[in-house]
Amino acid sequence: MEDKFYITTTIPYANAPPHIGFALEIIQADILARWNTLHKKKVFFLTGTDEHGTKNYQTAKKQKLTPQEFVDKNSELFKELTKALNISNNYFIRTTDKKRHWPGAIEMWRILKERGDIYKKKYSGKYCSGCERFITEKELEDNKCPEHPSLNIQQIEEENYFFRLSKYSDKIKKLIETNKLEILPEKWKNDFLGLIKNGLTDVSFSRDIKHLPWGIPVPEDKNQVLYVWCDALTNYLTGIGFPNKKYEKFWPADIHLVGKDMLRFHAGIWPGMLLSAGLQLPKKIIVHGFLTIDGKKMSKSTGNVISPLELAKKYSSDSIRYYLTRTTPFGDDGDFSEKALMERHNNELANKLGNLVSRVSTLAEKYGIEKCENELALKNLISDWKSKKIENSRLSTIKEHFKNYELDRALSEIFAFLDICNEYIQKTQPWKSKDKKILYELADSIKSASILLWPFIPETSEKIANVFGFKISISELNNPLKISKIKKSEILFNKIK
RNA sequence: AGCGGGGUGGAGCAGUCUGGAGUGCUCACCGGGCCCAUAACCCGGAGGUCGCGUGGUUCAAAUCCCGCCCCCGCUACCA
Repeated sequence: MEDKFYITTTIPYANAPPHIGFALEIIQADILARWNTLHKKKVFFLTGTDEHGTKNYQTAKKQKLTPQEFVDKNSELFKELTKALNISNNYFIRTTDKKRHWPGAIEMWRILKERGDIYKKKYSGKYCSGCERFITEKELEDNKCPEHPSLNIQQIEEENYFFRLSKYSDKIKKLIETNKLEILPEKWKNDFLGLIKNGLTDVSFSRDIKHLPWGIPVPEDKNQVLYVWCDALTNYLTGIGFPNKKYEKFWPADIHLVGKDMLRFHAGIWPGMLLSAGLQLPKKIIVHGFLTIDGKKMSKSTGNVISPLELAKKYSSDSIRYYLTRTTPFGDDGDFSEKALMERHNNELANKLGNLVSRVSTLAEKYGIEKCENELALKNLISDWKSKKIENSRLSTIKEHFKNYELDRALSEIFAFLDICNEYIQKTQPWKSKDKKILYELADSIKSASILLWPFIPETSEKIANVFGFKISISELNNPLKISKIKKSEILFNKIK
């Protein structure tokens, strides 16, 4: 039984403030991290920002800032987001951090060079003279740079270093096929295997300093800087201390959580680098989808980009966490709409959970609770009443969903139990009977639900734990709630609108 | 073009892999109950030929196979 759990998110490019898609990623990672914390594992959760590259350099120039000032400013916004969303990351890595990141990135280069996997070659790319930088296929619109549509894109060449990724093509393919490197959901594994069926090609690994003046210098070549792969991907190691030996405490990563567009780099280039360097591969790559906004693709040009920082001013972190998780099926795209967020906040968090806690805590304050066997939870959560088996229970289903990373399903299963609690209080009418045992069953059931909900909505769970007096840990599920003086809970979720 | 995803009561979604009465969720609508609670909660009801073929397999298809139509995404350098 492994007792450590290392999870990472991708590190977003610090060229712009965070958008809602990244919020989805850190929330999902946080839920998995907290689920493991709940199980008493030694968790390390890493996120951060990718801060080099021409785009940052150019944008800084436009804003009359030094590149460092510019990325400092944006990186701070990502840090703010982790706080606004109550993210439990253990460290926040920045690729411009010369103490924490640079030595490891340079060391990675050095090792790959030593293996003979880095060589010089002519690189040819699409270049916009307006931006003074290479631009990617993806950025092009009608074969023009969107920012300088009047200019023609040039094909220009420079000499730089390449990484011999092709050498590891077969090995990587085999590792993925045999699930030594697991890609989930499986459709993304198949997607990637289809993509590389003709093999992986070598990748450009550095840039001439003329075209990329903002980056980590290549060891022993002043005219070149590391290109994004060796720089950014290495964060997963430097974030836990590499090249200092202490990184071995958490490496290999248990999970790299990535957006679907990032899969190819994490399943191709990154494993190639690790194989070359003789380091262990991550165990799993979990792929999440994108968010559409009101059913439409999010893009700057249509102006429907949602800022999670703005959203967090209006809604609690738990509402946002709950909504995004509930609305996004594992590995698929989800849709964001503020109307739906508000509805779920009102109907599910306020009416179902909040109101239940409110009425039970009020009654418990008035009439008290008396310890008894909690048949409500026993029947509907802990074990399957009919077969008397734990395997068929709702709790085992929830655990199964977690194991499969189906967070949306785990969440709806927990809420199905809360529905049963609401039915129960309605049917037994403890406000009439003043039955302390019924109230105990309800309070103890709320305890169980709250513990299971902690990874999703930690702030609320902790509030509930205070009201009923229990500890948040998975082992507490089996311990009956201790009797304490219960006071009416504050309103957990105020209705919106 | 290729690859991938989708078309389920008025809206938005699960369910399809592992076939079994159209089951479920969040709303909208109609009727009732409750009065502890955040005008919350509970019960009941109306509403769908599960894109099309009136296709195939099967005792049985939303689910598997075939054909067709429509929507959307991706096609390698950063969610």
